[in-house]
This record gives sequence, C-alpha cells and structure tokens, in this order.
Amino acid sequence: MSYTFQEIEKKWQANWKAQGTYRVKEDSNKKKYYILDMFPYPSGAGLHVGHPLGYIASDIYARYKKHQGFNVLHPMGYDSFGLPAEQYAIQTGQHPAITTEKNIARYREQLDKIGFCYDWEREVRTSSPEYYHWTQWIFTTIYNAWFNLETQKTEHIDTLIQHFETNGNYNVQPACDEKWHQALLELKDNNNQPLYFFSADWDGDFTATDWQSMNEDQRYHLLMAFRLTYLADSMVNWCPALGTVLANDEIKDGVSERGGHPVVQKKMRQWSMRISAFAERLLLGLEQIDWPENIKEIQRNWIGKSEGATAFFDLDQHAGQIEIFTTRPDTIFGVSYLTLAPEHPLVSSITTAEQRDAVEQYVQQAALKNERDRQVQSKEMTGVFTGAYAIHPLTNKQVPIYIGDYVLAGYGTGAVMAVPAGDQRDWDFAKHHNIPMVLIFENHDASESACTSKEVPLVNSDFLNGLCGKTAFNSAVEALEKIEHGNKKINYRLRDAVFSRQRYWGEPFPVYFKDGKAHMIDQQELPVTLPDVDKYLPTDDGEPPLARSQWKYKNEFVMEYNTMPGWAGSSWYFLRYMDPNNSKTIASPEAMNYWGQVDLYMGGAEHATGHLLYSRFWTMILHDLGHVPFGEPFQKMINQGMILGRSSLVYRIKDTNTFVSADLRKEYQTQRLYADISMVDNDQLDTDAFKNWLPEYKDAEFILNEKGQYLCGFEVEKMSKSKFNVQTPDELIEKFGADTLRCYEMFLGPVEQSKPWDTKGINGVHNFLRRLNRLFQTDEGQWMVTQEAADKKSLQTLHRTIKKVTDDLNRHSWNTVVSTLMIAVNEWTEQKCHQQEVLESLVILLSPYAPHLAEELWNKLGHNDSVTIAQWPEAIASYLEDDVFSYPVSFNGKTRFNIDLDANMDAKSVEVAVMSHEKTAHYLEGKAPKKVIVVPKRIINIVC
RNA sequence: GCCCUGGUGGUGGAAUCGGUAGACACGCAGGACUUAAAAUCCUGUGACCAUUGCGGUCGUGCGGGUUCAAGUCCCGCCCGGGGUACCA
Repeated sequence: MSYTFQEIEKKWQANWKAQGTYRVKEDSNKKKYYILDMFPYPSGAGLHVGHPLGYIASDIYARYKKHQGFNVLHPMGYDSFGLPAEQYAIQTGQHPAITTEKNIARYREQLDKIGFCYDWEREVRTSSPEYYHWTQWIFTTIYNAWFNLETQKTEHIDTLIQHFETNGNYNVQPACDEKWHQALLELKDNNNQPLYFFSADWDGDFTATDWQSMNEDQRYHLLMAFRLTYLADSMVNWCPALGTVLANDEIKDGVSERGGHPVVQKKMRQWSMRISAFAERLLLGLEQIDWPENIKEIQRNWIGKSEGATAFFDLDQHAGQIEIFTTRPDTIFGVSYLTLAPEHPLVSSITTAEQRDAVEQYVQQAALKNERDRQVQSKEMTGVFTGAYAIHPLTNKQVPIYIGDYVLAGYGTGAVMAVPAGDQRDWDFAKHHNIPMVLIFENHDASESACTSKEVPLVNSDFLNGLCGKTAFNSAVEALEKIEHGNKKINYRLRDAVFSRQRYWGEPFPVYFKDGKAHMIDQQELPVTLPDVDKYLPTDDGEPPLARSQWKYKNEFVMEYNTMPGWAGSSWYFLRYMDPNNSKTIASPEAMNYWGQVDLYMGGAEHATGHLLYSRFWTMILHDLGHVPFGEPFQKMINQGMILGRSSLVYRIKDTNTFVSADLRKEYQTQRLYADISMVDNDQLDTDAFKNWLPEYKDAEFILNEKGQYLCGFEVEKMSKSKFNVQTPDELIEKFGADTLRCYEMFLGPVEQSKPWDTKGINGVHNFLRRLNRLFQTDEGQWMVTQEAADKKSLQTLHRTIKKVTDDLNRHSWNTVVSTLMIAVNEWTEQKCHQQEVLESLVILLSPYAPHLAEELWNKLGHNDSVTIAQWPEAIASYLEDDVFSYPVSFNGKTRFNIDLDANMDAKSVEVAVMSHEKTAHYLEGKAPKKVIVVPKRIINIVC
C-alpha cells in the first residue's frame, strides 16, 4: 500500500489512547529517566511550527529511553495563570478561567496531532485550585523559614526564635537586609511612639532578655526582617500602563518585557522573596549541573558577585562616616574625591549652605529621570559638589564629596571612592569637573585615560609602593582593618525578588491581616481560592482587582489582595508531575525519591534569569527543609533555538497595481509588500491565488521573468500574523502527516540552533518515509517482507545504522539520525532488502521519530504488542567493519588516490604495499620519500 | 565596553579523537516513463582551468603560526546572533 499517513496516524493515536500506552507508574525494578519540556502558557494564537521543536526532540529522546528499558517520566501541562487572559477579561468581561480552558483545549488538540508520548493523566495546570493549593503551601513554608549564613542552609523559623530566646542574636547569622535594624527603628506603635526601646545608634545586637521583653508586635516585625519571604516597604518597579509592579527580570532595556511600557521606581508595601541570601549557593550550584555555558554565564552575571572591600571615610566637621564599596582597595591612595548617589541619605545633611541650591536642583533632576533615561545618558559625567569634605582614612587628608547620578543608590553602599587614575568613569568625572588627580601608577601620567590594569606597580602610595595585584589588595585591606575603617567584603548584584502583583489572574496569597500584621492561613485550610469580581480592574482608590470582592477571612479579617507573580507556579511544577493528584502533600516522598531530579530539561534560553533561577531557589529551600530529596532541579538542560518565519515579499511598482518579479525589481521603483506564504511555493507566487487573496489585489497585473514565473523575495523574521509568515503544524500534518513533520523538524539542523522555517525540504523527508514504506510493501499493496536470512551487505547496513543512530541519540544529535536512516533506506532499496530480520530492527530505530508509521509496520510484521516497548537493537561488532579498507593515499597532505588493503594489515605492511603501488612512483616523480605516515584504518601520508 | 556564541557550496546542514571537506536533503540542469500532469526512476551539480580519456589549481570569514596532516589546535583581526552594564 502506498503511504496512507492520514489513516495510519488517526488509527494509532486512537489506539494509544484506548490502550493507555503512555501511562507511566513508579516501578522500583526499572531505572527511571525524567525528561521534561518547559510547559507552555496557553495563548489564544495556538501553536506554530516553532513551538513543538523542543517537544519533538524530547519526545524522541523519551521514546528512545523507553526502548532502552528505562521507566520514562515525560509529562506536559500548562502555565495557565497570566496576563493575556486577564487583559482579554478586562476587554470582554469573560472570566479568565473560561478563556484559559478554551485555549488549553486548542493546545491539546494540536499537541495530540503530533503524536507525543505524554502521560496526560499527570497533566498539571498552575491555575487549578488543586495545584495552587500547593503553591500556597510552599509560600507559607517559605514564610516560616530563615537562612543561616554560617551553614548556608535554610531552617525553620522556630530554630531562630529558639536562638533568640536563649542567646538573643549573638552567634547567629540569619540572612537579612544590611540595614534591617535601622528600618525597625523607624517603626511607630499605635501611639505614634517608636516601636522599639533601642537607642538611635543601635547596631542591631539584642540579648535574650531583650527578646523576652518584646511584645507581639515587636517580635513580629523583628522576625519579618529574617523570613525568606517578607512584607516590606521597598522600592519597586512600578509599571503604570500594566498597573502592577514587575520583578527585575521582567524588565528589558528599562521598559516592561511584556508590552514595552515605561517603568518607574516607587515605594510600595510588597511581599518579597529573599533570593539574595542564596547568591553564593546559586553560584556554586552551577558547577554541578550540565547546562549550556551561556545560560550559566547569564546566571553568574545576574548574581554579579564582586570581591572587594568596604572602607569608611569619616566626615570633616560632621559626625558620622561614609561607607563606600570598592573592588580596588589597592588604589586607595589615589582617591581624589568621593561620589554619593543623589538619593544617598547623607546628602541633605552634609551639603553646605553655598552648595545647597545647586545640590537640591541636581537631586530633583535625577529623581525625574527614569531608569531608561539614566542609561541612555551621554558619556558626560554630571554631578555637583556638596561643599562637604571627608577625611581619607590612611592619609588623613581632606577629600571633597560630590554627588553624581553615575553612582547608583541600589548597588553597594550608594557611595564610591573616586580614583581618577585607576577608573575610567572617575577619570571622566574628574576631567569634567577639573578635580586634581593623584597619580598612583608607575609610568602613567593619566593625561589620556585611566590605567585599569591590576598589574601595574603602585607609586605615591605609602606602604603600597612597588606592590600590585593581590598583594597590594590585601595590604590595603589589612591597613584599613587595623584602624577599623574597612574590611574585605563580597558584594552581589542579585536583589530580592518582589513577589506581589496587582492582578486578578494569579495565585491568591494565603494571607490575612489582623491588627496590621500579616498572618498565614493555616496549611490545613488551603487552598484559598480566587474570589469572583465584577470587573478585572483595580478599584477606584487604586487597590488591586481582588479588593473588589470585599473578600474577608472568617468574614472578619482583610485578605491580601495582591496575587502571586507568574513565576510562582512554574517554580515547582516539575515536582508535581511526580505525583499530580496527591491531596496530602506537594508530592509523596516515595515518588520524589524514585523520579528524582529532571534528567533532561528542554526549553528556551529566555528564562535564564527568571524561571530557571527561581526554580533553583525554591528547590534549595524545600530541599534544606527536608521536603525534596535533591537541591538542584534540572541536572541537564538543552536550549532549543527559535524557529523564525520566512516571509514572502512581492514588489509593486510605485503608484500602480503592477507587481514585478523579484529578479527584475531593480529596474523599477517598487514598494515591498507581504504575500501570505501559503500562496508561495519555492519562492514562486501563485498569481491567481494572490489576486483572490485580498480585494485590493483583484486586478493586479504581473511582470514575469523570462521563465514566466513570478518570484518572491524573502525576509527572515519572527513569525507573526501581520507578516503572513505563520506556519501552523496543523496544515503540514494535513498535507504530509505528523511523522513527516517530526522528522523534518529534526532534519532542519541542530535543535540548539535558531533557524528560519522553510518548507522547501519537507518533500525530501516525506519521500524518505515513502521509500522506507516501500521496503515493506509496494504501492499497490503487495507485502514484500520475507523470512529468508539476510545477506551480509544488508546486515552490515543494519548494524552500522544501529551503531550510528544510537551514538547520535546519546550525544543529542537529533538531526543526523534522520540522515543516517535515509542512507540506510537508500542502501536497502538498492540491495532489494526485504528480510524481516533486518526490517524489524529498522522499525524500532524509526519508532522514536515516526511512531505512527513504525507502529503500523510493527503490527503488520506480526506483533500484537506496541513497538514503543520493543527492545532497542544492539549493534554486532563483527558487522561494523569491512575486511578491506580503502586507504586514501596523500602526498604532502594532498590526497591523490585510494588503495584497497586488508583492514587488519599492520602499519609496516601497509607501507610496503603502498610503496610498491604503481601510482606511488608516478606521484613521487622520482624523488625519494622522506617519511611515510600510516595511521591504520585512516590514512597514508607520504612526505617527499 | 565586557561576557557567551557562531561564521563551511545556490540553500538547510554533515565531518564525534587533528586524518579523503561538502554526508544527507533541498534547489537547479539533463534524461527515462507518460497523450499530459503528478508520482517514480536514472545522470550531473563547490569554484576555476583542461576535457577525447587522464587530470590540475584553489577552497571551511580574514592574516599569521604549530603539524607529516588544520573546518578542527594556538596568536591577532573582521562580521553576525544572544546576554549585560555608568556595578564602583
């Protein structure tokens, strides 16, 4: 029979469903393999051909592992909370749950057509109460946890309370904000009196007695400073257009990643996650996981570890000090001035009367600039002198204090020591403001630029003279430590993550407020489900949409009206797949112990600083607390590239309705317009279809090329409706079948690579499957498979193919497997091979790529069970190599001819054979060979 | 600027350990079958020179180097893609 893919695919998809072929259960007798795709947000647009690329690759790998006897967990679900459904709800009033449900149905329909081996009984949806029950549970668990910096481990908050009870906060290092104690001092009680009994210069130490004498309010706020998720007034990125705050990773180039709206800084009371505590753990963990180097690098940069020192500069004529952070304490003798961020708290108190106007004006200007404006700034270093001076800790000389917006309040201490000779920005600033420089590097006059090398010996630097690098660094820090004006310090760029969103369609917080304090709802009472609201917009007084519900806990206490961010549900979903219906816990310890880490995670690189960081963070917490048996969620990861669209362009001659073929367009003044890619085949436009496409083209005329064709131009760009370049998998499956689509998407090239979608080659892959089918049966339906023993040639083809396919899959080279199978089918076709002995193995090799056709052929070969569980064939070594090897013979590295020799011949005999060959003399041209190199079974090179 | 990637025919790509560069496929050209089309099959296809047959020269972004041998290793550049930044 000819290859009736539509019939075959429908039949086997139904059969798999009926038989539960892809259901998977824990089985301690089998080794496990957990392979995971990043679950999609079910958008209204459905899937285009780019989406399933990673899914197909992982599906193939999952099937391959199953053939090898592994118990394979390969689940799929939906990240179903999110903005688009909510925005649709705002426009139409339709509940986001309905929109989401509809979109999921469409996704499922499309996914099913591709023939994936997902166990759909394990499906998870982050928006279902059964799922977010456990997202809420994790939130309360994190609330009741603190991070012990000494042991680098998460502990239950009770161990910290116990410590406070017995020792106050002596000998304990909980992760917290550096200025936590200052923030507490600002708190007021009901009578507007300071909440705490500590004096204004309290350094944060407290005793057991202090703790014991604290009331409930005092203890609440104190503990809040150490919890891993905490409520605090913090500067957040507020996006007015979206009406919500955004985390740092949700902002790109100073505007919101979604929609590109402006973002401003605003102080708001928000839940945050203390991810900064895990900076070092997150950094170290990268060493143990097999991820693409670029993703690791992105995470390292995001964490932004820098080793340096803090130094304290006493103020001249003022009490107090300015603390600065520097990575170059060795250059401290080159300090010409200090610069504070305009927002630095000391600015107003130290500014002198003469400078006050100028400083206040500058601070105001800086405040008006948003993040983006500050970044786009020209290289010009703006700033103003405060009139105040500090005292250099080592020279005791006066150092002027400036403010400048190139210093950021949010990094380090918001203050820098400026060394124009050693830092280019300081140099620029000094030039601009005519501040004298101190030359501290040997043979460097700083007339052109700063000297940023660490390996230049220091001069004018007292005890550091002649030193450089690490030695100078350490000596400088030692000197500062001796006079108690500084110490070594490691600084991280990573900030805590804001966890509140002013949105409707997200997980509600299991939190209510009583007497102004947040309380977790008891874990036994979860889930707290989303209430209904009349509109999905903020209230008139600016409260989040949930406030419209007038929602109260026990009809009495105000609920938290924010919802959780998109990354909450996706930070732990890989755990839920292991035991998706458990109503007692996130997943049973048995299931988690069995399935363990995700062995292979497949997905896009765009989640490097979001999902992939947050998932690691939550897994670490849950691991430390004993809820999860591993500390890193994803052992290996592969990032699939993006599939871009290939738009087709037509060229209309200016002010006419005449279109000119792309190869002739240079002769005219033309305008580029898009043509729908469905009307274009191999860059040739179907002109009739084009005329019927849009009314404005009804009377279009065409100037054809000499072959009578209208050729289109093309452009590679993102797939989008407006460019008419979207290719859906559905159309291709209709035309060629899912098996062809699967093979073709792999055949396109390495999965990691981004590439344009081009349907040109799909015919070749489709023909390959037809040719393969013809090894089994003629197009007329005659079954050709025989039981005769196969000849050596066919078996050699078979075993070489098994070897290559297996090797390629093991090194995740999905694309070359298709070529290998093509070569094999071409060889067998030539050999007229129809032996069951050979073809049976072929069907198994094919089955990960083209499961429908494989299942059909397997069935016809007389098997009643599914091919998906057939054992992967093994390559027999004796068939892998020929008795003769065709040696390429090269002279001075240039290959001249081949010579067939016994493959097992030793190097010496090979040399003898070659030297006696008639052609050798010809190429030697009478010269004597200087050297003959023989690499057995590879090459012969004669040097002459 | 810094970091990470990548650069191979007309096109997508292959070459896994330094060992015959261009597998496989698309496209193109020619041919067979056919009333015709589709499908199928055969031949050719890196460039240039030579062509009656042999053959020869060049060639993996550019310039050097190491080696019997370099797409692959080393040094210095150029270009594309991604990330990131007044980060002190």
